[in-house]
Amino acid sequence: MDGDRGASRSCYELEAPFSSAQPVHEMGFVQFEESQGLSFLLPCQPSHHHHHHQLSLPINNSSSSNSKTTVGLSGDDVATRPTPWNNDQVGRLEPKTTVNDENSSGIANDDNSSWWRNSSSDKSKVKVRRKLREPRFCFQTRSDVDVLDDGYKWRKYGQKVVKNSLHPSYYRCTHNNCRVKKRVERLSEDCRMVITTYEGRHTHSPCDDSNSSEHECFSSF
DNA sequence: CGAATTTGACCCGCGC
DNA sequence: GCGCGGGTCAAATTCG
Repeated sequence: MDGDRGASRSCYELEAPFSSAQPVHEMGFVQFEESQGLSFLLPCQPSHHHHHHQLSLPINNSSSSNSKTTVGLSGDDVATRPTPWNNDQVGRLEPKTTVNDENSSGIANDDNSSWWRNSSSDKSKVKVRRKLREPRFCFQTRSDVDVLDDGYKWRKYGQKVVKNSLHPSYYRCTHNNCRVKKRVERLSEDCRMVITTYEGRHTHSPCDDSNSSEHECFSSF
C-alpha cells in the first residue's frame, strides 16, 4: 500500500490528534528507543554560537513549559502497518527499531556523490536507492525558528510545496560524509508549530571542530 | 571569493 | 500504463 510515502505521511497525521486538541500532555515529549537513540541529537557541548537559541529539546530541560516537543519514532515497519501511530503508538516502543539489513551498509560506501542516481554508473546497479528506510524521529516543536539549532550544521537542499499547504524544507548535514537528513515543515494552521523529522544517525559529534576525540556513541553504523 | 540558499527540473514509487 | 505526489539534485543567485 503505502511505501515510503506511507511512512512520511504518518508524520503528518502524527500531529493531527495533537493539533486538534491539546498538544500532548505536559510532559511535552515521549522518548522512544534506547537513550542512545535520542542522544544523537543531543549536543554534547552547546559551547559557542547562540544567536537564536539552542534547540529547546526537552531532553534535559523538560521543565521548559514554554516549548512543547513531541518526539516520535518510525521504524522500518511503519510502512507495513496501515495505521499510523496515534496516541496509542506514542507511548510504546517499537520492538524492532533496527533498519533493514538488506544492504544498508552497501549503499553507504558506494558513492557519496550519487547514492542512488545512475549518473556515474550507467548500468547494473541502477537501483541503488533501495528502500533506505532509516529510523526517523519526528519532533513537534513549538518554536519561532524554522531550523532548530541542535549543534549540527545543516544545509538546505530543497523545498517543496505539498498539498497541505505545508512547505517542508529539506536539510542535510554538511559534514564530510554524514548524510543525515532533516525535514522541517511548518503548520499552516499554527505558524509557531514546527515539525522536525530527523532521518539517519550522525556518525560524528555535533561540535568536533576542535575536540574530535572519543565520542563513539554515534558510530553505531 | 567562498559558501549557503534559492528555485526549477528531474526522478521514482505508488495509485488508479 | 499513465498520472500524481513527494523527494532530490544542481545551476544560478545571494549572502557573509
